[in-house]
Amino acid sequence: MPSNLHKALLTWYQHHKRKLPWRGESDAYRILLSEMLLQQTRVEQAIPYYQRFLQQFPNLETLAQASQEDVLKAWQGCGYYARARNLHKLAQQLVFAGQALPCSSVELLALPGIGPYTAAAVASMAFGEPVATVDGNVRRVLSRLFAWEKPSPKQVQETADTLMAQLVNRRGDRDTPGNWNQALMELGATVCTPKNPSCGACPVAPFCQGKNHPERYPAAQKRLQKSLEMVALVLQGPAGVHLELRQGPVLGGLWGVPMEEDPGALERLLARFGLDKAEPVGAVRHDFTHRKLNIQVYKAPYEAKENPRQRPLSRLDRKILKLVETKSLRLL
DNA sequence: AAGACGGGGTG
DNA sequence: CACCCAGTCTT
Repeated sequence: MPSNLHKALLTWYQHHKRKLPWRGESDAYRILLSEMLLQQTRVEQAIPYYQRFLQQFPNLETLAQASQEDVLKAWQGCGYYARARNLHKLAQQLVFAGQALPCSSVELLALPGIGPYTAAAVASMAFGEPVATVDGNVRRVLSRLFAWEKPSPKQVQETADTLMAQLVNRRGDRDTPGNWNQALMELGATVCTPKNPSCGACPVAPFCQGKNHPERYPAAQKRLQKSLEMVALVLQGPAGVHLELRQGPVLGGLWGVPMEEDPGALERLLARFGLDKAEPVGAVRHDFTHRKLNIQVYKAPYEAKENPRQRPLSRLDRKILKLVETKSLRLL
């Protein structure tokens, strides 16, 4: 691979990079936060969370002092809540031990919620370590550059490592590991997109073996969605609604209305609260990546006192409460 | 190697 | 609707 690839991409990046809140940031905590937010999440979705989160938890210490519930409240609606739980846990681990964020990718990798991508991102952008970030963008850009239909993770990682190693031989101000990683990802996010890539505007098209059939590289992933029938029970009284803390991996740490999976869902819910009937309100559909939920919503009067605004809730639970709210208003 | 894990954008 | 997103952790 000619080293002009590096020059072409870095020059393009210098002139075309988007202005993002964490761009040019050198504080490792802020970079880590941005990278955690960006895991499987689009830039536009992450930005408001980044701003609000930093306002509330400006550094590792303030985050460590906070309750998990407050941290999840700041994360609510952003999805993949294990990210927030892990970030909080990581802050507590380090602060309790009197340590700052480690500066090597190997040490970062050992922390909860930090995998190969995030470790490389923080190490390269905050500390200048020459380690390659491999994310969905890099995988796609390299797949097209080398016309790989089914790239193996190993193949992608090794190639990204090689390109980073070649960068280290360059001497310009722009030729930093952080810039290189971000340039590759920025190209994937804005030019070498999954659908309708802008090959005509691509700075590395001269080096690209896949530009005539960009949509073939890499081949699309298959994923199946299971349909699930569920029942949710909204218990409400004058003082509020009944919410419970969700345990386990699904929406863990967030609060929500009682919900069960069919068959027998309604019966179990009624039994749990000693009720003999509830009023059907309507249905809510909600998709996860691997689930299609169809939720029948019921309501019943109950001595309940939670205020949903004061608890971290998922979009799913907000949707359910919203439905009950609008139906109730129509009765007035 | 496969699933699980949220929510939203795009074609 | 299908696929993807600056991934990570658990089977």
